[in-house]
Amino acid sequence: MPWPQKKSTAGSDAGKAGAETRPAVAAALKNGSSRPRCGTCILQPHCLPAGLDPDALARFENTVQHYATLAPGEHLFRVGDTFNSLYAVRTGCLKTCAVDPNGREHVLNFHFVGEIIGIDAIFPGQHFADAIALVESSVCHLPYRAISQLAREIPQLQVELVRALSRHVFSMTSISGDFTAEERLAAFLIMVSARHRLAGGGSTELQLAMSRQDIANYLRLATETVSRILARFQKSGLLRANRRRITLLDPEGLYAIAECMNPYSRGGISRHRPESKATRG
Amino acid sequence: MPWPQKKSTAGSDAGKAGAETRPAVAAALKNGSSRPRCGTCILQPHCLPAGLDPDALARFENTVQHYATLAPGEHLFRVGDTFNSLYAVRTGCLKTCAVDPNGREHVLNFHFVGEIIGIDAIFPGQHFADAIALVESSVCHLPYRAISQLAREIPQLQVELVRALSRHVFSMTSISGDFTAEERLAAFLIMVSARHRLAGGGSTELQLAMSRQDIANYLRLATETVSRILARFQKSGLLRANRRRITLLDPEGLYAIAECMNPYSRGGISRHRPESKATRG
DNA sequence: CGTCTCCTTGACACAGATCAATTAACGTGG
DNA sequence: CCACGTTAATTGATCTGTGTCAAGGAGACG
Repeated sequence: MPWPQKKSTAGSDAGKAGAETRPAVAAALKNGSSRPRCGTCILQPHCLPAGLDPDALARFENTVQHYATLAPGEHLFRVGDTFNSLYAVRTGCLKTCAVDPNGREHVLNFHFVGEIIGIDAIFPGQHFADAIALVESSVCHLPYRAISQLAREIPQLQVELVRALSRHVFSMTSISGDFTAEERLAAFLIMVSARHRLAGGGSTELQLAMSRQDIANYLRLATETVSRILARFQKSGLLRANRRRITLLDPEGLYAIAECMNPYSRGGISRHRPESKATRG
Repeated sequence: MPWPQKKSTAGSDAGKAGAETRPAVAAALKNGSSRPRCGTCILQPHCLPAGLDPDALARFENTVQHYATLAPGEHLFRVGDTFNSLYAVRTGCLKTCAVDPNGREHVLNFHFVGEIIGIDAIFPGQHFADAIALVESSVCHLPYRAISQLAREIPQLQVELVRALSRHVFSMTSISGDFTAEERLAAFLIMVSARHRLAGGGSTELQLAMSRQDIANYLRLATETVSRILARFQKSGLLRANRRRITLLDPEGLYAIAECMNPYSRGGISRHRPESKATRG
């Protein structure tokens, strides 16, 4: 935690906004047509309850209280909201983003089907980002206290929770390096493709949920740069891009450009290796 | 996890290196003069066993098997090493870094006194970065299986483990945004200052453990840029820099420059707030 | 059929990278 | 203790990848 805590204005801000718009639990419950069934969910192997035995799964399902449906542009939570819940994306796609004091928006992450939202708010106990649906989306609601309590009783759930957190850290290290715009965009497309496949979709025909501006913001580029590089990729036969419909013509070519961002391919470089103090357990 | 897993060459590489250099547990044990006592460690409130009751603390201490001392430049672990342990920095400072296939080095993180190393390797079960001591350092060795098992029995430890992970995610979001070189460097100095204070040192007289090149690599800048911006800060009276000795003359001024990277200050901007589906409770 | 928003394309500017040279610390061995 | 070589840090000159500004174009939608 690099920053000394400071009373932020977000709380009062959120309160103000809440007065006009914040729906009660009952309202959100209305959105869920019925209690979600993790056991029948195709995402279960990729979600938090992955690997739970039937009994544990049943207890987990009872903890997942409901799910909410969000229209494009609708908020799931806001900066300043108290952290109470993790969310799992059932359908659609969301972004988390924050606006800095200079007014610049930073897209922190995109959350695709099967992914957990809110992990970064556990420690501060408060959300420091807005979560916004990019397209019509639905999310499962995982009350953190209950999940945390349940995890004490179900070791496997504990393992999955820690794994989810660690995976999050792991995936963030990929994007945070010093890479060119081409490398970043290629890696982004590969990532979207992989997540499409995971959610049961095709991996070459991509229907992006996010605008060029969101992509640019996420990759720390200008929207114009994203456009230009997509055009460049198209000219060199790597893909076909029409607005948000992207067809990957040469995934291998993109992969080659993005290779340097792949954590799994690192360390293949031979270099001086003096001595390591690590011990195997 | 944005990348499809691929058999990496790191494993065999590490094996090769291991043949010449990898020390056994016994060797590392020799380094620890005695079993560390968390109860008497000044870092305890900031470390993993924070908030444990005396009984739990005693059990935790028994799990911390030993600690190792590392000379400057020495590796704690390497890319390709199997993940077995978390490490807590007792003294000194380490960096984790990875070299991409193009040969560019990326410093992923600096690890100061009281911080946990290896969190990002839990999920993949393998290290995708090298951990290297920047100065003479010592680390406590926290075997993960044992810690994880213990956490099932001590709920508070579980909470601390998840908090440590979440905190890690949280701190990474700060650095990953789109900021100028001045903002990044100012934020970096503030961060180092805060960590110095936490470790019981002064917060304006900084003795950096890392080279300009490491800083530049971490902040995704060129070393020359780091030098130039330090010179600029010095000219405007913000600090005095002599090699690795930095004196902060106007911490508030630096803070103002870095403000935009402070997650706690985000969300103070008024903007259109349509509707939020989050529920409290 | 207009209006709006998103996307694309071009011209130019600038932050920061790169290349190059100098200076200052820090061993290390005589 | 001092010369020497080595590495780290600074400073200057120039280059370049992206950002910024500006102007169209193409769908989407009422």
